[in-house]
Amino acid sequence: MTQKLSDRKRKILKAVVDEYILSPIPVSSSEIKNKYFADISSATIRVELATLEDMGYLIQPHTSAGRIPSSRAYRFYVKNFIGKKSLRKNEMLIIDESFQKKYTDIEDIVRASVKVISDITNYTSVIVIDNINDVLIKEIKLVGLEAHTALLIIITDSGIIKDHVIQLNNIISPNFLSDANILLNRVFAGSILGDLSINTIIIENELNEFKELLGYVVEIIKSYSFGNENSVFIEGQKKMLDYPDATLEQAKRALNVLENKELLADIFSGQADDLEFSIRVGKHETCGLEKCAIMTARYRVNGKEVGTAGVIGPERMDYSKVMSVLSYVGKAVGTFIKNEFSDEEER
Amino acid sequence: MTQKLSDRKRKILKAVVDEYILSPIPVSSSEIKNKYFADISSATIRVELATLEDMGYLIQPHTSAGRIPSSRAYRFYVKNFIGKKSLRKNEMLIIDESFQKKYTDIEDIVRASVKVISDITNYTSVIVIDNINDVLIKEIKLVGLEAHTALLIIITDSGIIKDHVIQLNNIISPNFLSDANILLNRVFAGSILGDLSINTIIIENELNEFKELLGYVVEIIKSYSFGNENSVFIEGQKKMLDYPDATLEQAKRALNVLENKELLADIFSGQADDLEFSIRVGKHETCGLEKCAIMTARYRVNGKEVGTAGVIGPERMDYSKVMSVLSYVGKAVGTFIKNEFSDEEER
DNA sequence: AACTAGCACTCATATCGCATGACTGCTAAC
DNA sequence: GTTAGCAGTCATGCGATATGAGTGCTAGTT
Repeated sequence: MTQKLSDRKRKILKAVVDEYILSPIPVSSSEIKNKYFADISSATIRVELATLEDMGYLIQPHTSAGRIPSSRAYRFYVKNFIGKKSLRKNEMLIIDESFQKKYTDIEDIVRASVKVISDITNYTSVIVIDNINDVLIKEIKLVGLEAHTALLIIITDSGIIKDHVIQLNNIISPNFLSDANILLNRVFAGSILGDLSINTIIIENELNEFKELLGYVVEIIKSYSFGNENSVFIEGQKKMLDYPDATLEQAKRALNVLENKELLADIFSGQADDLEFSIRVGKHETCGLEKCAIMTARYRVNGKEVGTAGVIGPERMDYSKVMSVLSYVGKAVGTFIKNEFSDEEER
Repeated sequence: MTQKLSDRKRKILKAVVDEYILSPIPVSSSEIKNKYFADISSATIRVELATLEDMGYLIQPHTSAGRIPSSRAYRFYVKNFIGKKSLRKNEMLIIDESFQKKYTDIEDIVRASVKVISDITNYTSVIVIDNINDVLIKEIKLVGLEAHTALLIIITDSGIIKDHVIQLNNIISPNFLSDANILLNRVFAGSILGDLSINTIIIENELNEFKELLGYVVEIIKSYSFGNENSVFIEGQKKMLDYPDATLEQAKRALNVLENKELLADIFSGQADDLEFSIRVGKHETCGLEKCAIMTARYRVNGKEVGTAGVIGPERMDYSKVMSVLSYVGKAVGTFIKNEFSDEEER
């Protein structure tokens, strides 16, 4: 069914997409002739365009208009023509600088990443942290703060540190603390966040004194292993409004999607499992992002994949640039983490 | 200059504003007659309207249109006619429920507040936490996590607990920790976040071993005492697009303002110092929120004022409802905190 | 002096027709 | 296979016209 495209057809298709990305007005045959094919006539190009339209790559908004690429054309384009292009020096500088600070928390790093990606690409950027089911709990600490208040600190193998203030009915005495710390580590240390059913059973057998505490801890750990909305980071929502073809209605719908973090998590996670990048153009009918392209890459911290970073933009987005930015930020985060969390020498 | 309004003028002005808030189309004399003044003729009302227009309270978009309220009219309206109105049962329920969970952190409480305010009012909601210059540091704890990683916990008098992961070059030994804890509390405990100049000097005199640590701590505390962007919480940005008169351009400008957290902090803080509520209509020329009204109330946690909560909406917003919501949420947060952080009996 | 009926006037909005011009598709010749 | 040339299509813009909502004003009434 899908025939191979001739070389000239490929060139013409690329020309249409390039032009349309440059400025989103339907591309005419003469425009293509002038800028790309001085040697053949516009009539010939028209014939080719007509075939490309028949094949589903191009769309004519109306009879006397030029052609615009279909989602299919973008997919072809993405598959065949794009690759990283090097960023401008000052762009690289900005990225580097945004990781210059001493970050203390993985959340801060993610926030910085999502922000810089959006800033440089000028598209809405999203990072979804995976359900961290396969993360190992290295250690748990309980620190007393006030009579009934304590801080629970969870340290995982990938350097992710999370803490929660909790309120207990018991008076939190030094004895209680030291017992609790021993107990917590006996129960949870070395286990994987994923399977809590076992732990839940264990609780039943423990002393009454610690039941409340253990209940909280299980609840907290659970909230990490299920996709909770804290694990979706967005930046630059309003850039969705900048697509020149956006009407207010569409914009509202798109922003609605962005507020639905569960949906976003669905869209972003489970992508690009083996590939470095995943690009989807169109085909988001289900979720209200009809005319969008989504480009994602795995997001690694400390060498470990922790989530998916990506960009939502118009189909006519600057794919190469986005790809480069995602790649460069990924590298910056990688080396940054290395310096922070481990003791290897600087490169 | 500003003459007292006759009773009938006040009634008519209120009618115009009420009608316009109900649905934003210019209000005609006959409409007012039908709904509010069965006993006088539309011609008479027209005369009154003309005077009100001369006085600057009303605007005629064009000759053959009805009148719409000016910012001045809204201000008059707000000053004279509004008060809390009781919320619907299910609205109160939603608010109560959103504070049902065991919150652990002041940030969580604020996030829940700003979200529920936006949800119920259907306007963009903002909470700005004050520069907490006058907060007392009750205690500081340093907990070792890994060889070079520690968690710094700051406990303040109002139950606000903040923590930060920090990386040190020193190996964090038990000895180092206990010395550091004593040192930190000697230097910082009991002092007010506001004046750090003294502390900065103190550092100079300390042992080399702790210089790095103390430097971080000062830096962290500083980041709280200056208005940092973490202290601005926003929810429901996209609701700005729902004002029926909003064009895409205006919407973009407004959303731009929302992304500028420093500006937002400026707009919101320093308001309503003694008043329970502050309402500003129009007069935001400087900041790109020309046609907006902003209503704010002091935001209290644990009885202590910690910031300002408010709503940004169209001039024709439902002032009474917003006022009620702010008030009700304030009460909910108050009682919630009471139960959580102190030991007084339930009411 | 306040009110009101009635009429003339204004002006935003909608609709229609028409001219324009940017492109295309097609045909016939190369 | 390519191309010149021409007829056909259709979005866009503009002006003219009709409509009607709503006012301001005047003159007469209470």
